[in-house]
Amino acid sequence: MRERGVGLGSRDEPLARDALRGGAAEVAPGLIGCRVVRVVDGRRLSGTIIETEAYVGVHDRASHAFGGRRTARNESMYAAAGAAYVYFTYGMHHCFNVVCGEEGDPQAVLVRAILPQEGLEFMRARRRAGAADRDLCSGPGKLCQAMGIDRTLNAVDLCSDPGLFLAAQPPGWRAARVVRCARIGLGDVGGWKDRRLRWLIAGSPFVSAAPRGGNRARP
DNA sequence: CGGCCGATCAGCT
DNA sequence: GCTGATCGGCCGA
Repeated sequence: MRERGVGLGSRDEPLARDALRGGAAEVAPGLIGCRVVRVVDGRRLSGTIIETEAYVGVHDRASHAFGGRRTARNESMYAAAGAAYVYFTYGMHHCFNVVCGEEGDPQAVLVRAILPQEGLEFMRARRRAGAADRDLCSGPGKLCQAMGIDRTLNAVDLCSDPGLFLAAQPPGWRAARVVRCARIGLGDVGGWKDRRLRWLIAGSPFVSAAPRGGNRARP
């Protein structure tokens, strides 16, 4: 895939809301190849989404909304498609999700890794000193740290917020091969751990972890 | 109110 | 591969 952007930022229309409707299992693979754009402190940070995970609703035992659980923390999961769900975990990390169900149906896509494209120097400053470029955004906590995403952005509308939004690729961008595999970091909860609800770009060294069985791009 | 634990990361063996 | 860091949210008493 192309790693040096050509004309990135020349046109920055946020993704249409319709692109984010339809449920997590449908939207998650579709988000691969889209860009995340963050504007903070007068700076632009952006990158292409290369790894996602779907949390598919109240029946998903691995979801924060399992069984219809609805609290102040996960309230934005119940918003209409296009909302951001940003939460804090492990006492130190944030995670960024794209809400993609109808209002009241808590489905969301966790953005697990992006290919950094704009604002690398500012990402390096936010991340641990000495981190390699491939480690700037290769995980849900890492990309939030690199892009300055925290709970103040919870529930913002990703189709209209000037500080955080999603955008399509410039014309001419070529899609890379996408592979589907099991989700990561979940407890052993009734088979949901092994459902193949994670998507990533094959062969990319910028993803958080290779799937079981390897991550080689095939022709 | 107390205790447990997490959609993680980094550093070490 | 294993483990400590670090703390808000959640649930049960």
